[in-house]
Amino acid sequence: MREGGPLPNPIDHEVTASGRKPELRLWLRMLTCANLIEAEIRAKLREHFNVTLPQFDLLAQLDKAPDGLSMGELSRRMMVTNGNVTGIADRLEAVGMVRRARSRGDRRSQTVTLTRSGREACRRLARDHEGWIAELFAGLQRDEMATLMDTLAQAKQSVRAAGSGRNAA
Amino acid sequence: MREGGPLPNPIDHEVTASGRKPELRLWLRMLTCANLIEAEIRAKLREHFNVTLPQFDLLAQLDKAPDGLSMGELSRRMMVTNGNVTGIADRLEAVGMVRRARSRGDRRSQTVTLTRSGREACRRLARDHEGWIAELFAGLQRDEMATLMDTLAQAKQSVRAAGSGRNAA
DNA sequence: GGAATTCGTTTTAAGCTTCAAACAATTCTC
DNA sequence: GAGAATTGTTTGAAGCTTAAAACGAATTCC
Repeated sequence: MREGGPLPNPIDHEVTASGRKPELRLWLRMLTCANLIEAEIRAKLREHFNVTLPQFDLLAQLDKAPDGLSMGELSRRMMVTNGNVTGIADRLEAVGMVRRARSRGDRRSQTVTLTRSGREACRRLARDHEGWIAELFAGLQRDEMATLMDTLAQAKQSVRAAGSGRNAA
Repeated sequence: MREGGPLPNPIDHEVTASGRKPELRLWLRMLTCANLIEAEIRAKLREHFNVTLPQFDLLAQLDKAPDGLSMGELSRRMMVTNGNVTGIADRLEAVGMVRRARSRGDRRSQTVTLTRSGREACRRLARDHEGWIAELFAGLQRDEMATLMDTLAQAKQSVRAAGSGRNAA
């Protein structure tokens, strides 16, 4: 499993972006911030559970759906392509965390469900994950978090309005 | 070139995250926002220039360094592993946008430089890229952008303080 | 000056990601 | 009800990403 892990001695993109449009600097700052968090979480997931972030995402989706989900539904909820889900599910099935079965009613469709061990792992995973995130944001004041929440919502709205409709949903 | 492109009919992670710690919801919102922008930019880069985001990143780094950069220096500036840069540079070299040459003074080191066509492409790329970002954030007020800039800085600082030192730089 | 170490880069194995093509089952149309 | 269109999933090709191992050149240490 080579995916996620320590990054080498980084230099912020954004420090090299002076004298540019403020929008660009904002984007680089947001990207750096998100990447920093993501790298941290990936590393911890790997270290503590030997699971990748996409795999965790799939497990978490299933944990919220007691009756399992079809491949297509997983793909939509995870916001990735069908083919992508096929691979992630393959690997989770190989280690016995999920099960695939032909759906009754529509024989094209596969229904994916958590195995017992998959569900247990997922619960521990989710608990620790939530804790890690809380630690990472521990330096933020309550009101700073609220402000960030609001402005990010504005930003998201702006992006969706300007975007190509790909993600207008 | 299969990398980046339209995502299928997404459902926000965060809408499914109610009743959770605010930190988690904040993280999911930031992630969704960043992914939305990234997908948009990737798609446009592919569509208009047939270039991937990592490739653009490498080109942009070189454009800021008139005398070229070593592979290791590129790796640090792009915040990715050495092996990763090898592959990206290979592909850019294959299409004639960059050149690699053994460094004088240290025969272990390769110095990567933009070709003329690479530099021209990069300039157009950077111009359009900046415009796309500006469009995506067009729905934000000036003060909202400033607020976001500040709170993201706080967040970044918090993450770095809490993080594993991997990215303490 | 030769051995050990460090440094810069590439290679390898495994995984993620996309798009497009292939396939199979279902639904629609006449 | 047979052919056409649609839908659910997998497969294939290309690219990105990491960690770890392999290499070769440079430096350090007797």
